[in-house]
Amino acid sequence: MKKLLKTDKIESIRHSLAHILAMAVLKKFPQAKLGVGPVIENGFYYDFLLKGQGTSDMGQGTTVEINLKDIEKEMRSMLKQNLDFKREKLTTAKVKKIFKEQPFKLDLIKEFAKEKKEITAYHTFSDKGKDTIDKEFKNPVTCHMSHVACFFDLCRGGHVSNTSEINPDAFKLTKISGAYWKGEQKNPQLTRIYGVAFETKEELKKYLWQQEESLKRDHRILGEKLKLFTFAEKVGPGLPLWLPKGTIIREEIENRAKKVEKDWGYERVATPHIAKEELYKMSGHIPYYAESMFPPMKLDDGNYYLKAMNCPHTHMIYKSEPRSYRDLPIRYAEYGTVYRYELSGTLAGLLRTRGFTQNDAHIYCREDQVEEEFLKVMKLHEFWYKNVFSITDFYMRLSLPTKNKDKFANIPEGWEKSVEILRSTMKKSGLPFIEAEGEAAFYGPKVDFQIKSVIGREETASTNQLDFLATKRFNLTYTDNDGKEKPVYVIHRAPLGSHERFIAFLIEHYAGEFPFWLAPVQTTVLTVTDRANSYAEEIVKTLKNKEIRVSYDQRNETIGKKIREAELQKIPYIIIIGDREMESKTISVRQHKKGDLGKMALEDFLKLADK
RNA sequence: GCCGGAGUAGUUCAGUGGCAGAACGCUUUCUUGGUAAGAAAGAAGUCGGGAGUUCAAUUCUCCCCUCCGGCUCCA
Repeated sequence: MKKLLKTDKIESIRHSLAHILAMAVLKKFPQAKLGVGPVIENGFYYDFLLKGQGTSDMGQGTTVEINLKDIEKEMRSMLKQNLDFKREKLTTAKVKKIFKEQPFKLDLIKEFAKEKKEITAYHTFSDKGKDTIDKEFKNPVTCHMSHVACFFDLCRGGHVSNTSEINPDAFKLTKISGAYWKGEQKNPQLTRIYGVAFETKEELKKYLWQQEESLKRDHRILGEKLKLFTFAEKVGPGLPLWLPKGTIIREEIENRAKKVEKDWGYERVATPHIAKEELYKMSGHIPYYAESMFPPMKLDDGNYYLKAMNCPHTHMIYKSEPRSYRDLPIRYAEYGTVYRYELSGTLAGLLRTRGFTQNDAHIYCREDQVEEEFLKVMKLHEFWYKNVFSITDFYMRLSLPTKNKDKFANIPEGWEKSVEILRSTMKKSGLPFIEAEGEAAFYGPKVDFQIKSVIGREETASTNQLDFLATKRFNLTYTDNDGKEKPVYVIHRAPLGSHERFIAFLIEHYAGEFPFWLAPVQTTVLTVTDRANSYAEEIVKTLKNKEIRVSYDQRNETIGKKIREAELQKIPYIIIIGDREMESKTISVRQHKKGDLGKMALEDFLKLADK
């Protein structure tokens, strides 16, 4: 799906650079045997068997670094020669001759021949070399020795027509790693050289900055440093424990959500964490979803499951009384905790857990209300991301069921109708969207909201579905104005996804520097000497009365050390109290990362913090 | 779940077939200081868990658990 967002041009650039990389490596290591060189996310790689690289390169470090830079330099000089890329269809016999000294290429050729695939190759050459092509391609390795750039590679294609289309300052070789030929351990190990490439130098710079930043911002590391959450082996993998500071963030978000949902016409409900097997049989989760649920608890009156989703419970609330067309739409919101038995290897910090709390809601409406309701849901997402969290980079992904048909409930009419409604609503919303196949939930197509942080991490923040299956399975109906019972439409929505994933995203998005309203500790009062203690305590008390989350550091440490620690904790404002403040009845304020704001009256600080 | 890597003090990490190490943090004492680390002393470990080899295992072998990277999957 990510592919859909990329232009073909950048793919061509990356692919072409892989070839140029092979050329450069061949020039440095004429004996190198070539593997394959595909395009990957953000760049490309190429595999080589580099003979003559002695056994002494055990300590990679510097040698490798220098090599990459050298190869990069070589690549740049090749790019500047304005080399042409030309596609050629070749017979098996001919390619075999060209690649007679390239065992891996011969292996591929054999494979293609077996599959009766057409063999195409790309020829890279300079004007100067045009006349010598026939002579030179007898051995693509040696043609570099003649100072005429010329290179043949088996390739399906997708190349620039000339290297002048590639910005020589917009790519970088990033790392070297080992990789087995065709990914199989029994095969020889090759050296894989990775590179990243973009259309412009600015994009490359941004990417490199994001890489560097993402290491520093990893929510697992910041989560520990800022004491937000933890895991305990005895509790179990994928089951986060929220520490007091992390809990503040959870609750601030939840309180905000309660208010927003109230404003947008939702009512809140609450449901238990378990339910009988019958409920999940009714919903259809047992056949489709059982392997992702924790195994059942066997009790006297049957099996009980930990809930993996909130919908069936909420549907029971809808069914608790007969509904009239006048009641609709009904919007039930809930922060519901669910448990899913995810594969152990997929668990990752807070991004993927086995227990998480969703910002869930279900909207029950009439057919004539569906579009408007879904549109509102989309607008609600926009409001949260843009207005509340300053996440400006997001898009919707319409997930359709094509592959794996058996994974989806088989009601074709319902699917088609839902897809149509969703598609037209997405267009009306004016928000960016793409379509992806094979990602739908079993009970209907869904609209995922993909959000991107400032460091480029993309996550599915929210999944929204139009559910036509629940209506049938649970017999969710209302009495229309003609006195007849009609099916309702159910919309599932969760703009903030789960607390776990969303907060993981926010930690990285904000680099742990939360906006004032979310900061677990909003300000801290530091004393310079203990003569200031009683005045400092007064300040702390006042701040607490104003509902500001304040900590107080009166330890016997130097002011420099206290400031350092508060800065490392990324506390938005630091208040410093010493003799001078005591005399002038003021406070000294220091803003995180900005530094000293000077002395001010406490009231002025309150105004500042209120913004 | 699969493939690969790792697990030693609260944290980050050295290290060894023969008494377990550093830095930071923590505790105590001295120091009362002005915008990112004042000084000294002290406490702190089932060397992830279990089995095996050995006179002796944190170190070697096997099994399990957890974490990390990837596959896959998703909120």
